[in-house]
Amino acid sequence: MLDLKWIRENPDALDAALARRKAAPVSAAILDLDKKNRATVTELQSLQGRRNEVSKQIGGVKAKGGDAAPLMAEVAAIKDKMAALEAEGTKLGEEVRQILLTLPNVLQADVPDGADESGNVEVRKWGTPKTLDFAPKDHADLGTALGFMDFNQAAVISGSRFVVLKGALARLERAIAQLMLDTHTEQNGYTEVNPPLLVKDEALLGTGQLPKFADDLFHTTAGHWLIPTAEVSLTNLVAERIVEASELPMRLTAFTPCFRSEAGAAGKDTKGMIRQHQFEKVELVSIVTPEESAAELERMTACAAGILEKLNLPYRVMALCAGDIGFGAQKTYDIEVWLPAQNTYREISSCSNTGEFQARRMNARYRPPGETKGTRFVHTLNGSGLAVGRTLVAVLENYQQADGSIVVPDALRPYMGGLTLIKK
RNA sequence: GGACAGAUGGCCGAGUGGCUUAAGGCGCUGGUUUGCUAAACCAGUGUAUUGGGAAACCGAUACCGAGGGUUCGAAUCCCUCUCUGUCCGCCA
Repeated sequence: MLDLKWIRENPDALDAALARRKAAPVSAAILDLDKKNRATVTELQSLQGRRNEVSKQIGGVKAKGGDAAPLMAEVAAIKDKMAALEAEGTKLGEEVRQILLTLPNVLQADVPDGADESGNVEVRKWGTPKTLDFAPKDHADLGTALGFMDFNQAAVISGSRFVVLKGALARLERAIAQLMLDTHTEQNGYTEVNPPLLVKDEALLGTGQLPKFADDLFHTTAGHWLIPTAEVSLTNLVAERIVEASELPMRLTAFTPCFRSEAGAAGKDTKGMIRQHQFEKVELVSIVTPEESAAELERMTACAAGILEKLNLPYRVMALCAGDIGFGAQKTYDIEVWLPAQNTYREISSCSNTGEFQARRMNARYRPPGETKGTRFVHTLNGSGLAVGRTLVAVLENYQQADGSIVVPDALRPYMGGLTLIKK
């Protein structure tokens, strides 16, 4: 959520920021509502002041046994006016809030311009794709042929965009998650968390999925939402809290299933495990001071990329352009891993700095040391470290042999009971 | 799911209709004293909105879990809800 005061002082900057995301200007509409709201509030407050004053006088008059009727008549008249103003003020304030909740974050100045994915800029590249002396198969064909990946029976059980992993591939997925968690907790300073997967409206409002993106989420009959990413649960760990400066930076990681309706993705990535309703992900979340957030984004991206380096999987880091960047982010790096069967790089992680955007929505603050009064909003960052399902895809495709067997990457062997080759 | 008890500032905690401008304590900040530290003492210290001011600042309003209601006036009385604790039931 953006700061209303900032909008008041910088309406043109808001509209310019929206234009970068190809969104229509709204500052005039907000400022108009805000102006009416403030006039209403001012009038209401002066009436409340008068009411309080007269009520006190009534107390005094009655205590002395005098006649308070004229004073009481005045208060009655004030109350009539107040009711109308209060309703008006509530309505206007809510209208302003609803608009604010739907405004995307303001992009950082160094975010490249661009309308869509094609405008993203490569920041760096690591590793060299192996040249295979045979035609690479995609992960779905490999896994199915091995007998450890079953899309057909998954469809019987759950419909499209689900998969059943069995045997060595089920274990491989677990091994990948283990490697990620161990690396982030033992080497990168993150604290492992096992958070709720079902959350309330407020949690999703806080991270920004609601109110705009309800269609992308699953909702239960009891009123809960299934998390589309552990970012929701982890970031809300500081919701409605004032954290001590000594607790920052707070680095959290979680291995969880994620649930997405993929409502707008009909026809996209229909084959294989790339886009599923349910997938596993190791998430990274950092809660930091405003001064630290820019450097933390670089650090987090490096932590995520480090997993691919351990697995010796070629990747590139892309700075997302204005048209491709998510709703709540100020700046985002995507990490894309090399997939031989698609002969291209595909997203496997997305690391974003949201600045105070989420913190403002969830009222997450900290007390800066040395300042006796006042609190400041924390900055929040999130990133995949990494998408486990897609990492499995990358391992299968990059480590495949001509006979369809899969060499287990060195880094995963300790987690696979020493297994070195996955074959039928 | 049932019964009972709770929810007050950063934290603890008092407060049963107007002397509340939310007592007191802890913490924090500044000061005094002082070889240093500590202690003691003094002072200050919530959030949001809004008005005035160039600013330091000054004023107003709201906020005692949330939302309604009663009343001239509500932290305090009433209703609904949420959450927490204890016990019971059910349960992986």
